[in-house]
Amino acid sequence: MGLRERKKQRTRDALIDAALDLFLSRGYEATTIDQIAAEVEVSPRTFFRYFASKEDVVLSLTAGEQEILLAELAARPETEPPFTALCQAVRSFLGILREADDAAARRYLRCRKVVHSTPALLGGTMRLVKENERKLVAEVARRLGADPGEPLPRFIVSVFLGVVLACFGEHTLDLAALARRLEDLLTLAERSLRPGWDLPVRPGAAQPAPATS
Amino acid sequence: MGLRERKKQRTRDALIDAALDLFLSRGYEATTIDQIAAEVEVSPRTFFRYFASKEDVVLSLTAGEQEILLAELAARPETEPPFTALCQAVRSFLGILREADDAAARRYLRCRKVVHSTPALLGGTMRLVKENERKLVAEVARRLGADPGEPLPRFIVSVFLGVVLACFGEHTLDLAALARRLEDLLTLAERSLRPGWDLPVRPGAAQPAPATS
DNA sequence: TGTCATCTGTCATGGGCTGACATAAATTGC
DNA sequence: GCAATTTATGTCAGCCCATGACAGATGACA
Repeated sequence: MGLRERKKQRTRDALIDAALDLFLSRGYEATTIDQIAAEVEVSPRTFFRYFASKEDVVLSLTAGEQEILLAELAARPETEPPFTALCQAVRSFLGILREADDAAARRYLRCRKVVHSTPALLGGTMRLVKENERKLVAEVARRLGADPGEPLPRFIVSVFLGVVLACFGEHTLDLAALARRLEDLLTLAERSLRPGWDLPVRPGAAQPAPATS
Repeated sequence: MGLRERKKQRTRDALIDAALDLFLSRGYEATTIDQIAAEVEVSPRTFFRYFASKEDVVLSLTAGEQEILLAELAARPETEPPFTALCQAVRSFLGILREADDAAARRYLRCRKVVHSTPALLGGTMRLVKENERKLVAEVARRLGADPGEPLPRFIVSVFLGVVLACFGEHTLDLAALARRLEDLLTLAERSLRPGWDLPVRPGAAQPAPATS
């Protein structure tokens, strides 16, 4: 990797860290782009060459998170029931976070703290989640051999996201507490739902033919 | 009601209708406050005396919607299981919409169309829903005689909101199609969940003592 | 080293949003 | 009715976010 690439990455990380610092100390709205740029000693214009908007500094992390979840779901075996696969995918995500670089994990938690304490950012996060939801529904539908417009795939993803957001929407200080709360709610979900609820009603269609597209 | 009040209400409605017109024809981002204000023949400054922000024109309707849902839930009998009460509350909401003034119903549907086609507004809407979610959880917890922090009330509301958003997040042209889709998903939910899943695990605590506070 | 691509800073602009102040209108009390 | 008070509106000025255009600086590569 060339010098240019490394410099860019350093500037980007510096902007994120400076922004998170300011957001946490003065608040999101009270922080201006000029202040963030001054902290990193770049021009305000440069800020917008790294991030599309002020909220994008924080949301870019969430977007990456959503991509990982989708990738982990795609990596689950085809034979796994959809809801189980979703649960395993989010567990994998937490595992990745646990094994990640300390600075990255710290950034993630601080980012979540800012999001949680700023209504505007919460809205932006939900927008990203909603966009990813469509992809999750599509993947679940594919696994079920169903159409993405049908109620079942949508319902499965709804229940899953409901549980996940119920955890991630909390003030969470550390990953361990987050994981514990997640397991609590997933256990509750499994206790509450009938066995086989996330499989097609017809047992004959339980072996979905992989789409050739 | 005095003349002043009536004039205010007329200006407010005119601003909403003009904004929706422009948002639907030119798009949300492409529409400026100046254009909306010019359409109603008021100064741009006056716009902000009626609405806190550009998105607030649309979101104020959603906020009212959330309040109605909460009120309808509070009006359900205490003996009803929580999830049933939530389902009945959203059915009541649709009923209110059906019986409402034509202009109001038209505004609601056009508003939803704009929200659905504008990511930024979708985020704002989700923010409002999230804020209302806390109140719903609190009410469900009260009915269960549980603490709002416990997993069960949260899970119940999650499943409910998941279903509702799965419906309201669709392109819906008319109220009938919306109601049909809602019933589809609620039926699916009831088929998927174990009987009594939304009641406390201890049968002895099934008769929650109404909080005296 | 010299050329090229890319990054960065400066400047200018538009649009969202807010505060301050003056004007016009409606409401209230006489 | 008429004055006094309250409230809505318009005008002006300004901050901040965001974007386009252009020029200068810096790393990449032959």
